[in-house]
Amino acid sequence: MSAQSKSQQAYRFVRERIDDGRYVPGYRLVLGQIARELDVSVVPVREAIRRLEAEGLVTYERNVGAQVALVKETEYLHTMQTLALVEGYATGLSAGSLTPGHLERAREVNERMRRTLDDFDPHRFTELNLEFHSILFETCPNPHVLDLVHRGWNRMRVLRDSSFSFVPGRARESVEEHARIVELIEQGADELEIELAARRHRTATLDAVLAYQAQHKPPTDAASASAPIRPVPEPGDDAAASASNQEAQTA
Amino acid sequence: MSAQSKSQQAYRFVRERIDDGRYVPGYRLVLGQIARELDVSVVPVREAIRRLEAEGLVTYERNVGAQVALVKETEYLHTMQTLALVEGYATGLSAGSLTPGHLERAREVNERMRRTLDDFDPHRFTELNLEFHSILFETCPNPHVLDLVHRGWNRMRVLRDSSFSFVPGRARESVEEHARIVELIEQGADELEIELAARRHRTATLDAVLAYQAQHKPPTDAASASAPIRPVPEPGDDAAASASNQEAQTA
DNA sequence: CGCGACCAGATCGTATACGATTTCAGATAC
DNA sequence: GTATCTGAAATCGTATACGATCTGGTCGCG
Repeated sequence: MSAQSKSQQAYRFVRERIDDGRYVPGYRLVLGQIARELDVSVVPVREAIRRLEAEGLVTYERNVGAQVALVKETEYLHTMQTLALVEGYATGLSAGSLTPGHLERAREVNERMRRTLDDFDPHRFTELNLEFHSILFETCPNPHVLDLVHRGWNRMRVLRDSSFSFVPGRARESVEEHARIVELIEQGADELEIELAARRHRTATLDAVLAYQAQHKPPTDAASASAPIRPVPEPGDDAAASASNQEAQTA
Repeated sequence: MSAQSKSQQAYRFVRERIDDGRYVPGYRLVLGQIARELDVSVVPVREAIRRLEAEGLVTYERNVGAQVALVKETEYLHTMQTLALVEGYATGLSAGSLTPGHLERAREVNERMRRTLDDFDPHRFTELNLEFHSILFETCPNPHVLDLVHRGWNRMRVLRDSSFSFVPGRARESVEEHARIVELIEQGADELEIELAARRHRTATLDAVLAYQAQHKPPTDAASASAPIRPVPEPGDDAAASASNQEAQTA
């Protein structure tokens, strides 16, 4: 019957809601409640939540429960920075194996992006942006790196529907930089050069966002945006995957 | 009573065994059996296994079970390459915030490594190597990147007790490169320069291993040498976390 | 002798049940 | 009015139970 297990069902169910924003950061995920909605027992739901935890989409506290991961202001920065790193590298690694056909498609997508500039739709633009970059990094031969890129994108999706909605001029610049990157690849530029170009492209978006934010809410003090819920940076002792790696690190 | 939950107990139990090699790649992980050994029920064990799966340490097949992840030859290459990327970056990011004290400690550890060269102990050397690099990247302000570095190291630990046991001359070179990196940092070199130096350092180890292997089993055929680097991007079908990200990628 | 049906044991997937822990409202003392 | 205590409700953690699925081997048939 069910081609997929109930834990997978639960995973998708929750994941979907996090992705499209129905479950906002901080939203409390109650096992029993989700289980009832799906008409399954709590056991598979637990498993799904744990998986989401390992992916960093939700945080978990023993005997307390799970909630959609909150993002501190710095979280956005760090995710974006990491994405710049891995996506840049993936693009560099892919460059060699891209066919003229790939580049053609990339150009075509970028053109579509350019055309949306006048009648700007942030969501649409972000979609095309992903499509563009996907063409350039999907042939990356290192599956680990590729996986990290995907995770980065997914994480970004949760953080902001679109960075571009926040920074007016950035979209146009972005399109120009895209063109430049495609050109570099076409010329058979050095892998490292391509990598760094792709990295800077993303870093530039990040900088633009930060600059824009700084400019548009400087009157309040620095602590302003910090308070959603959790003030104390609790030592992630036992819970998530991230912490688990520390353990073995004692030397 | 128990300061930690049983799933965590189970997680550590299995993790430990994978790390130290008692569970070799391919080893079959049977829920019931592990549960009996720990004197708990299967439920927490399941959770632990799923977590290990999300970390890529075990593979799982529905209705069949889990086994310690097998490593194809290319797996080593990809992991090492990824580690080179993130560790290099982390080192670059940390450089700015390292105190003279840090550098002093790094030098001291490197000296210890140098002294072990005569009476070479691969395991010990690898330990010191981790300690050395840890000093240089632990102050990395981006927790995501730092986490990736830790994961990379942990993964390496599973793949090879030590790369150095395979390549005679490499250890000595490694020590020299360490000295060079510390020097760069001390001189306040550019972040990017430091990053790339650290990256090359690791890439060099990788190359050395590959060259050594190629040289020591070349009689087979030409394919052996080229095999490591293969573009064929196998479609990561369904199983693990990696796949989970693809789904949302449709576009 | 080879091949496919069939059966039994092993193992997984999930439901249900219940004790343990946390949270929070309301009462009480100061 | 504020702080602290208390108990019930909510929720989590795990054990147990049982049906579903897979695996491996045996038997019968061609």
